[in-house]
Amino acid sequence: MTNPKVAKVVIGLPVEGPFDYAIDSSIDRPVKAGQRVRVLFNRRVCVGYVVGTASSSAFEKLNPILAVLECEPVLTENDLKFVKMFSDYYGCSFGEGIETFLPPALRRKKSLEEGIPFKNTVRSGIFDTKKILICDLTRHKRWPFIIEHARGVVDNGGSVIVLVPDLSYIKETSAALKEVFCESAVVLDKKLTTKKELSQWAQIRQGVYSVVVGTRSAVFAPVTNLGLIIVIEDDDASYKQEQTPHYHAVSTALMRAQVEGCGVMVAGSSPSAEIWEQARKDQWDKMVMAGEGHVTMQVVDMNNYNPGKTSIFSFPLQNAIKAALDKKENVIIYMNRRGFSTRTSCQKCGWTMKCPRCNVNLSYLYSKNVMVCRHCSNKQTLPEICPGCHTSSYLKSTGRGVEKLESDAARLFPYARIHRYDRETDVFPQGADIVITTQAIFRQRGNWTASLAAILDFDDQMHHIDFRAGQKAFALLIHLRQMTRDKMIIQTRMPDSYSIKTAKDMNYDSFYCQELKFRKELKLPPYRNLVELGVRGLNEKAVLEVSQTLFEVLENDAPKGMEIFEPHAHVNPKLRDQYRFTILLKGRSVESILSHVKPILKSTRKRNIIITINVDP
DNA sequence: AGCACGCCGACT
DNA sequence: GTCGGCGTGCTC
Repeated sequence: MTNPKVAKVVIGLPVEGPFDYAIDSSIDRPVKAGQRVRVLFNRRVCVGYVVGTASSSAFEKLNPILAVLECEPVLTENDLKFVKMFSDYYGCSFGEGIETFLPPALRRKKSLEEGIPFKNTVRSGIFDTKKILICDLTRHKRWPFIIEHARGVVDNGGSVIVLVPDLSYIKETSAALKEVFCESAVVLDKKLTTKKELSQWAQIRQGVYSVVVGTRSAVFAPVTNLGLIIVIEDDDASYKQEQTPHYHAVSTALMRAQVEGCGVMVAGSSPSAEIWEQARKDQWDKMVMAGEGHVTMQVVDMNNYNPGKTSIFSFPLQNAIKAALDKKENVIIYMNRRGFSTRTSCQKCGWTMKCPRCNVNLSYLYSKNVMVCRHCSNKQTLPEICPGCHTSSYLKSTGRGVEKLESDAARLFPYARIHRYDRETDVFPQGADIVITTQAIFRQRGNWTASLAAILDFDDQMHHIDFRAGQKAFALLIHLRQMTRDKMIIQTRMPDSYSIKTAKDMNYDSFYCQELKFRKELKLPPYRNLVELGVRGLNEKAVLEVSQTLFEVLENDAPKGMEIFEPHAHVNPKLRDQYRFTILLKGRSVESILSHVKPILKSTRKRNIIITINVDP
């Protein structure tokens, strides 16, 4: 076989390639797919990635490859196949996909001559491609099954990737795995120095570790002989990347498993409806382990309460708290709003304190005496005199956050030790009688539990304009239940919600049956696919105009069966000074939506306006 | 993305 | 006259 003369190269930019480059005789290393090369692209020197070779090119005047950055490819053939599939699905270029796969240090021009040996020890193992869904309320019963399967793969010479939602799961996960796999298990740490990160990456590539644990991006761990991917709590929102490419680590894991021909195990206490349906359709092995079930759930119908007149603590809740305190038991009060108030405005002219960059109401943090933006964390001091009318000095705070709740509770239960635990709190108040908390409580994933747990703002979870609201509410109840020993109280104006009823009976089948029925009726995922186009820029009018014309062009010859929704303000319409609009497309497959969208986007480019693709938002 | 080219209006 | 805004097209 003669050496190829032409290399097909892609670049980490939003341009499709590949581009042909000449392999001159000055290149002393063999050029192979998966290698990083230095090339001149559009008059600039940058890093390119070889995705193939050829003996000739249709282009006459080729630029030469300037250098080959390392002997052994940084991507294997399977990696390339997987990244190609990933890029096509998420609507980014092949090159951008490769840069998502590689650690940041390898995306830059750094030549690795000083030498990290990327020896690709290819031992092709044949692994079970079985897919398993474990639905485990307790989070403990799953571990013997996880260990058993991982053990089987490792004993067979394979390696395992374990995905966890965030740092709070790393401890229990790595503890359980290191006990069995000892030094051959490694935790990916994003806070490593560039050098350490690179050497860890190379070690994984060389097969030093057989079990790799990490968050979202660990789905790209360059392991050899991948035999199994384990996903913990697949419904957690942090599996979705909020920057482009907007990938979802669980869908990405399934693609990788398909390319590698390996198994997948999803273990969670509230699996996403999407995974539940996929497990049914593709006949995964399914294991449902509902909890021991000593926890009772009491629903308090708040339709009978006037929150203005009575306390936000309903009478049944007050009684339950009193009873718990009398028995020297502890209590969690959950409300997912930090700060003291959610709106501060002038009583005279109605002027309201808003974040100048994000245009949302600022929350007042009593503990720090500042106004804070919940999106960009921009802090401001509370003005002495209303900047609206320059006369009134009384800015009134309304809307209840956990800090306000803390003072309410102190009034009702003066003898209790009451502590607040939110994003600002460093140390968990282990010995408190009453812990008043936001979703920050879920960072506290130890064995700590409370006798009584109450949710005060359940309806706020349900009222989000989010088709996953029911799923999220169900998950919230399940997760809070895991921290409860005896009783839960849910204050709500929708006591008949199926999320509550099914969580109360611990009836997984019933929840997913109703959730999926709702999704099917409204033609929502997993029965349809969504793609969200984001249009953003500093000039609000220009952003709106581009959104409108883009919508019209998309609408113009939309394929049959595709729905396109009018541009609307993003959930967070102004972020970091940029105005944001979105256009939602619904279709029978992501591929069909993207093939309609991509050519149109190519021709609607506008200065100072950025259009992004978010598949499965 | 980033850059060159080319086309218009409004300044010395 | 020319400086500079911005739409258009291209990158092997």
